[in-house]
Order: sequence, then C-alpha cells, then structure tokens
Amino acid sequence: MANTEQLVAQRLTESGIRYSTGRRAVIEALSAADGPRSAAELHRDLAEAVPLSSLYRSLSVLTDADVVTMHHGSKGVTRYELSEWLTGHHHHLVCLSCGTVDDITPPPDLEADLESVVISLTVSGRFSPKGHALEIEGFCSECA
Amino acid sequence: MANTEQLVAQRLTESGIRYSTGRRAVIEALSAADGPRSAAELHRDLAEAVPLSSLYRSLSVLTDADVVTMHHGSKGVTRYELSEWLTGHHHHLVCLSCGTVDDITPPPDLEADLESVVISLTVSGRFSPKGHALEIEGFCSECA
DNA sequence: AACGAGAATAGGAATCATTATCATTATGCA
DNA sequence: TGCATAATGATAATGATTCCTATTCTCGTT
Repeated sequence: MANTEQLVAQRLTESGIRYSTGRRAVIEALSAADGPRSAAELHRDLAEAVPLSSLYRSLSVLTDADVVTMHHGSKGVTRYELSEWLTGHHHHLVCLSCGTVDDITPPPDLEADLESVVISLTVSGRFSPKGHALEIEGFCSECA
Repeated sequence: MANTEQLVAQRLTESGIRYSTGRRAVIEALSAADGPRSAAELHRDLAEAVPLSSLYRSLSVLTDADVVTMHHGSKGVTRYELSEWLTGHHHHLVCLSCGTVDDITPPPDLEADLESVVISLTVSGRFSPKGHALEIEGFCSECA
C-alpha cells in the first residue's frame, strides 16, 4: 500500500509532526505486518535502523497522532498496529499459547450482526459506545 | 456469595492446592469487587494481610487453578477477576476516558448471536476458538 | 548557501509491574 | 509428635517502557 504512506504523511503534516525516516521505517514495518506487533518484535526487524528508545518514542508520537493504535496483550506487552482509518475495521484472533494476534475482517453481514449486538447491549443509555473489539481466543495453526 | 467460597475450596482441594488464609483473603477481595482489579489495587485493600510478593504468587496460583482469570488493561497493568464459571459469562464496557471496566452480561439471544458470529469467523479451520471477549469502548456515565 | 530555532534522535539511566530466589514458617498426614 | 511438603515473605532480579540530556537534523529565513 503506497497509499498508506501518503495518508500518514498527510496526517502528520496536518498535525505539524515530521515524517522522519525513523518514523517512516516504523510505519513500513507495521504496514508489512498482518496484525499488532510488540515493540520488541518491531525492534527485531528494525534493529539497526531504529534503536529501541527511538522506536518507543516514535510509537508514542504516532499513537498520539492517531496513526497507530495500541492494544494490550498477554504478559504485559503492548502491541501496535496502524489505526483502523488506515487498515479498515477488523477484529483479532488471539493465540492463547504463543500470544500472536492476527487480524480478521468479518464480511459485512457478520459485522452488522456484531454492531446490532453492541447497540442492543447499550440501549439502556448509561454508556455511550464509540467502538467495539471482538477478541477470539484460541489456538493458532502453529500451536494447534 | 458464601457459595463462591465453597466452590473455590472444592476446586483447590481437587487440585491439591491449599486454601490458605492469604489466598482466601484474595478471593474475598475479588468477590467484593464489581470489576477486574489490578494487583496494586488489591494490595491497597489487603495491605497488611497480604504482602505484595505473596499477593502476586497467590494470584498466579489461583490463575493456574482457573479460579481467577487475568485481563490485560491499559498501561501494562494486569487486572484479575473471578473466573466465569464462578461469576457467569460476561463482557466488558471499557471507558475510554477513565479506564474503568464494568461487566455486562448479554441476554441469551444476544449471546447466541455473538457465538454464531465467532463460529462463522473461524469455520475456515485455521484457528480453533476457545472463547471470545467483546469489549465495548465508549464513555461511562461519569465521563459522558 | 549559511544560520538559527525548534524538532528529532540515541543511548543510557530510571521507573514500574511482575517474577524468581531462598531461607523460614506453617500445614496435613503417618 | 515428627516429618515431608507446601506456603510465605523479604529481597533481588527481570523485562517492558519511560525519562533525561546532549547531540544532530530540518526547515524556514536571510
């Protein structure tokens, strides 16, 4: 997706944030991933290009700019992925064994079902929903 | 729920694990809570009764025995609550502002809808689902 | 093209939650 | 009662993440 690059560049420019090479490397690594990645995993890929402290700072900046979204996974590690306005709305398959998280995008009819459940659950009015996340926990093909 | 006590005692005995006073204190604190609590929060309540290191070990033992379930929340803190076979299956309303997590139990028809969505999403067979968690993100009545 | 102000980086130190260690104490059973 | 084992608690260690500070880079201005 060369398109992602442009959208990110535009968003950062609007926010007065520079799209430096380090940050570009982070965005590229996240674009290449098929699910949320931890800082450690990203650092493994980017090792020389981006030192760990800079990686964390870049993720923080990108998260503030809403280009990247953080998720909280097992063993206290935080995982990051491109925000849904870049990737499209999706849910997660979480492996109970190895902790890997993969994205899954439901077909429109299932997504509609989910949304109607969310709405039904919050009609009472005490809580105003802004979004939802379905996490399906189980075992990935590797850990079967 | 004096009943919880007995169920927990039974489960631990079956597993050959002692239901010590420290562990009992942890279970009581979790029973009294109306949502998932972090180790730090629990320690605030139990301060003198259970030192932090013992608290963590108790939570670990109880989690292994499947009496307690851990959830991963914001800022790398883990929250613990009684497992669903003690509390009933439920989902979470997560406030984007204050971070509070409330339990919500869907009526049977909505829960059935959820389950059928999960099954439809995983029929391809690459991933074997063991459970699911729906998190509805939004703003609680306090933070409106 | 050089300048200067603010932004960004690198690397290490510091912090926070959590886990491991180990000597001591308590428990249940023969 | 006495022993084998489980549990405890104080402390040290770990690991992820954040903070700090000096240096480097970028961009707009001249």
